[in-house]
Amino acid sequence: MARTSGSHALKTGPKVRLAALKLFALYGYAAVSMRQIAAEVGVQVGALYNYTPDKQSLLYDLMHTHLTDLLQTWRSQKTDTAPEELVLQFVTCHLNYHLDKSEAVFIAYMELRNLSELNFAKIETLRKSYELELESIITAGQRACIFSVEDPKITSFAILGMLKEVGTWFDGEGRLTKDEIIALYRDLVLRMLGVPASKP
Amino acid sequence: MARTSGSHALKTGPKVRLAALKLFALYGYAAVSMRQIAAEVGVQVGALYNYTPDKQSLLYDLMHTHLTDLLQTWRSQKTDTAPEELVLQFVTCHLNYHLDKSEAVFIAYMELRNLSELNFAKIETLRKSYELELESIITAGQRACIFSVEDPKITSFAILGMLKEVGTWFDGEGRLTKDEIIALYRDLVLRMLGVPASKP
DNA sequence: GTCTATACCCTGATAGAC
DNA sequence: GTCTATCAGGGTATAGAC
Repeated sequence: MARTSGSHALKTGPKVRLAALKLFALYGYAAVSMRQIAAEVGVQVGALYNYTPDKQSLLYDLMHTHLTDLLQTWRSQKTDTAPEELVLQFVTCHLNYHLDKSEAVFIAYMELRNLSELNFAKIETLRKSYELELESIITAGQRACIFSVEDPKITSFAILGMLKEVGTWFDGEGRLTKDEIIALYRDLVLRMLGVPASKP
Repeated sequence: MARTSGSHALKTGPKVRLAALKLFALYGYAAVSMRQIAAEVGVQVGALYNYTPDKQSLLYDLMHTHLTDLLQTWRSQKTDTAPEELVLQFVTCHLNYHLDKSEAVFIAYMELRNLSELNFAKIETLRKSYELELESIITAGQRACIFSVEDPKITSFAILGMLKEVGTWFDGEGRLTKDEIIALYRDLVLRMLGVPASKP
């Protein structure tokens, strides 16, 4: 009988990250102790320090992994197409990622102020380059007269803020499926960009 | 010489709340100690407990005060007018409040999970009645065929999420003034609601 | 109302046995 | 790699003097 089923197949290293991910998302970085993480993993406190030099690095690792994963996911999915289609690709990719990996996403939004100064700077760089992905689509569409927005930067912030909110209430058990929600938001984004509604 | 200038005129009670407001907003509830709050106020730790039974009540007081103040502000400002105008009143009132009282607003969004179960339930009730204010405007406008939205509830969440985001980057020193930002968001909200742009 | 002193528990992190 | 034991410090909250 192979012993590869469930989380028991995981070695301690990944289990530490998973436990921290779960607990930080639930209670917040500052409210979670290394002892709690150890208990969740099923080891004693001292053993954690074989896998992370300290608690701060654990937080940084989670946020860094999330952001590079998000960026890489988008950059590998986007195609060379017109801004109108590209922005819809972005919304779909962004929401799929956010709804599937809600814990990592939540931590990345909530725990920025608990990063050390140095770690914060690195994370901010990644975050801004993701923001820029959307903003440059909007600017390109604006130049091509496909979009009609008053302020591309504010519109980009507004769209990202709107999309971020979804993670705070979606739990997969509500009135709407993930795909229905994505369809609604795709429509809202086109409206914000001043794209006339297409009649079927 | 009257000794009523600056914050020195404040009695200790309000100073405790102000210190907690500032520190919770900066570092987060869980990361702030009662000793830090006492130092900010300029008293010793024990003195704080003349003004709050415990740290949890301090957090609850701040959030409760904020939400009742927000609700009361809106309900006293709104007029009996058409949905199209009413929703613009809501956006203006909401953004003015959020940009003026950014610390209390930030705490109310960030520290929900640090409330006790009982306190959380009370705060959630207040928060939902505020959300309902916007949702009912949208529903009314939809029935009157002034708005054209696919899903009033999602649209309401999307608008509140978009507006919430402003507080995370606005600091009064950027490229745009508060009134310019409000104007941009009023326009975005009308677009999301399917109101045709009015030509001047 | 504020102070000092203190009770009691938990914190992150380390050392050394196994 | 994990355990147990331990360190130094800080956490909330209280008691009693002034």
